[in-house]
Amino acid sequence: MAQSDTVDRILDAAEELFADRGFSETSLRMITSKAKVNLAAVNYHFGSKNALIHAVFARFLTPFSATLETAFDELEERCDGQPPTLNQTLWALTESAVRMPQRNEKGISIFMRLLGLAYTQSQGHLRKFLEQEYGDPFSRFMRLLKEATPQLSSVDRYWRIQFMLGATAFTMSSSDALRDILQNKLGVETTIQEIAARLVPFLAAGMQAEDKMLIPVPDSHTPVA
Amino acid sequence: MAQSDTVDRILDAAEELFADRGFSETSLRMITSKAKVNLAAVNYHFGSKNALIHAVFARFLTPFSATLETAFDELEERCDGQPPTLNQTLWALTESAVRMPQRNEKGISIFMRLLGLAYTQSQGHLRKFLEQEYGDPFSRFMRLLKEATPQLSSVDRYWRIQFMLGATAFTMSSSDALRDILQNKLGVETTIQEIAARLVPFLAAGMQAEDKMLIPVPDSHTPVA
DNA sequence: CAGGGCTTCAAACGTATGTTTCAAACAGAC
DNA sequence: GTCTGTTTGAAACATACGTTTGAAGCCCTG
Repeated sequence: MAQSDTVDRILDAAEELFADRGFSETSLRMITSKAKVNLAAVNYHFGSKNALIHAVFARFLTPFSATLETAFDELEERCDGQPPTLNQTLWALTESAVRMPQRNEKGISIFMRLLGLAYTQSQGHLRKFLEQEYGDPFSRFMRLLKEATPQLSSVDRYWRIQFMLGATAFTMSSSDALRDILQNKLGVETTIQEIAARLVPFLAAGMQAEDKMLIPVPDSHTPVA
Repeated sequence: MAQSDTVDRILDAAEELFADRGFSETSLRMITSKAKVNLAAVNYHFGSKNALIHAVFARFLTPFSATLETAFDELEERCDGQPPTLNQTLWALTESAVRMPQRNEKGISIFMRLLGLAYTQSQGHLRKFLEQEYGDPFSRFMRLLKEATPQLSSVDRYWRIQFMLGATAFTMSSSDALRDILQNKLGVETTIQEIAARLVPFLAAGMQAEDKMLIPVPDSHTPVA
């Protein structure tokens, strides 16, 4: 069928261009010429450029949030009443992301960058769309974080969650540039899984840092109960 | 004198609008009307929109990098040959930022957001400008970080520095929205100093996390060895 | 007060954008 | 084959943008 072919080609091209250049910096003409479709096809199939942006996110986020919900379900069931630990919660999220079926070799990294852009490049319509459409799994993640860090005050936890989001979104949003630098300068291949494997311990350690630290921290915290 | 008045009003308006909306999303007409100057004034005084963006960064970054250099000088002198610790290095940076003379009540947070945008919103010209103009103090900071974390492999250190940059830039770049939420929901005033006081321990703990933290996630997928 | 270098101003220029139009091409049902 | 609804195509539309222009205004020196 011709339609879904055109629609998918537009989504593929848009996803990649948005990730590379941002939303405002990507024109419909770039998208349609990369997708080898007519300019009018975007407005015909999606209605507007903003609606196309939403569709790009929905194509990934809808199955992802379903995967995430079941991962949280399994986790809570496995914990049998007890709240999951911080590490378990973070890994549930990470694994859900990594296990998503990947459309191409660029895989999930493109989409991580898009999420980072969505948060940073605060396009009003996009944030509203994401909150409205995918607010529930996000709230659930927040609740799990809260239960996993009962020792933190609300204010401390609030800020540390922001720091975690920042490290994640920013790292992911720096596209493949970071990985390229690493490959060229140190000759190291780096997959998204390996980045995640480094990021999660960093986040967990920061999240559980001793408060009001003024002196170099001894390597004493062993968070996993 | 009229000139510096116009130039400063343009810089003030541009700084705030860029921070609020991003670079591409801010038009010269928005800037000039907010600054109450003629549209042509930007091209007259700065030459182009890109040059205006550079000027906005230079106005803050030039005195800041000078302050930072002396802070590092003092720190290294105080340590008398021994490499400064991670906490000392982070605090030297943080204090230099916080102590910068602030133009208005929004203070440094606007500029932090601009730095975050500069990194994320990959405007080629901007990154080139920043690297060329302010690469030296950045390299020095990186060198200090390396000496403060000799236990880390190059690859680990590389990624953890990215995580730190991310948490910092992202948090700062979330403008006053985060602080507003906090004030409304929890009724807490939060200054930039208090955020920094929470951020630095988080970063230091993450930076010094035990490597290859074991994961409580069951079956399959063990993180990199 | 006359001249000349800055600075401001209103207006216009050329270009790129998102969107719309409407005819042509196509698909499947009868 | 013919008809009907859907999809594509080339072209145009209106608008917003960064930039340029050239005249007017300003301020200081002589």
